[in-house]
Amino acid sequence: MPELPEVERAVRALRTHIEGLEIEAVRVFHPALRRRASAGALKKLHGARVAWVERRGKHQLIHLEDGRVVHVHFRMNGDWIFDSASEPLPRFARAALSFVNGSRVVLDDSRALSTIDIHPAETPVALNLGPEPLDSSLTAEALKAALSRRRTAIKVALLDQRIIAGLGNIYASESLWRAKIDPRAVAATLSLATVTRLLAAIRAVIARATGGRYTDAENARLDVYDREGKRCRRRDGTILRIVQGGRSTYFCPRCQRAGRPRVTRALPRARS
DNA sequence: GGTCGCCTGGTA
DNA sequence: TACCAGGCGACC
Repeated sequence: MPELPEVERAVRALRTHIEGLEIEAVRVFHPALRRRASAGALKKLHGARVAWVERRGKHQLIHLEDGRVVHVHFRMNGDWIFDSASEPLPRFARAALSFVNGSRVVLDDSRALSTIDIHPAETPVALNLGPEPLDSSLTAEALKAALSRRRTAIKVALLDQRIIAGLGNIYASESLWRAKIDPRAVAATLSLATVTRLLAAIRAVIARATGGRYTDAENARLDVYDREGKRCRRRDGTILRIVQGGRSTYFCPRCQRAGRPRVTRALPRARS
């Protein structure tokens, strides 16, 4: 269930459940995962102890005391289920980490797109991520500079983890709605004032959702995502759905006007 | 820059 | 039966 807030929630749960525990075994059940993590590398995890768990963007890094890192990405549908080794595996179990105290963490992922990689010690995990949205080093000026090199639509740029780490398809739409920016606006053309508003909106959206899931109505009421054809919550407009970069974008054309691309009127076709 | 494939399920 | 899905890397 992964965007930054959902991954943060998953990481917090991991910390409370497995930090300090000794690994009994790590098993992978899905062929796509077997292709990434060799049987040998998995076997060698036996006896290792979990030192700490880190989130970077939507990535989860389980640091072991010996320096190795179990690197997990949920992609679209992944989530953790915490149970014990004596229970039957959940229906969509793709991998499981079991510990010597009998507890177990199951990677539950109906679509099986999640990834697990084992990194050897001494080799830093290179993720090529931009700043976290809540990082104080991320100023509007810095964000504008990062966007200034992109001729792509702002919505697509927001999904580029090298610009901001952690935003996904839902909260990108939500942030643009909140900042009243047209998702089709060319990233490089946004003014500093507009980018300032955008950054504040991103932070508000992330902060509102953190600790919960978008499906938790309490934590993350969505203003535009998946509301095609419904009335805009802000004013008298109808939410549209368009496709950008192969993904759905939802927006209100009446109130999201900042950066709207100018429509150049086509010249009348000359008769020949 | 845009499109496709990875996988498999839920839903209209 | 079709389409859609919170991600991302490979490809043109």
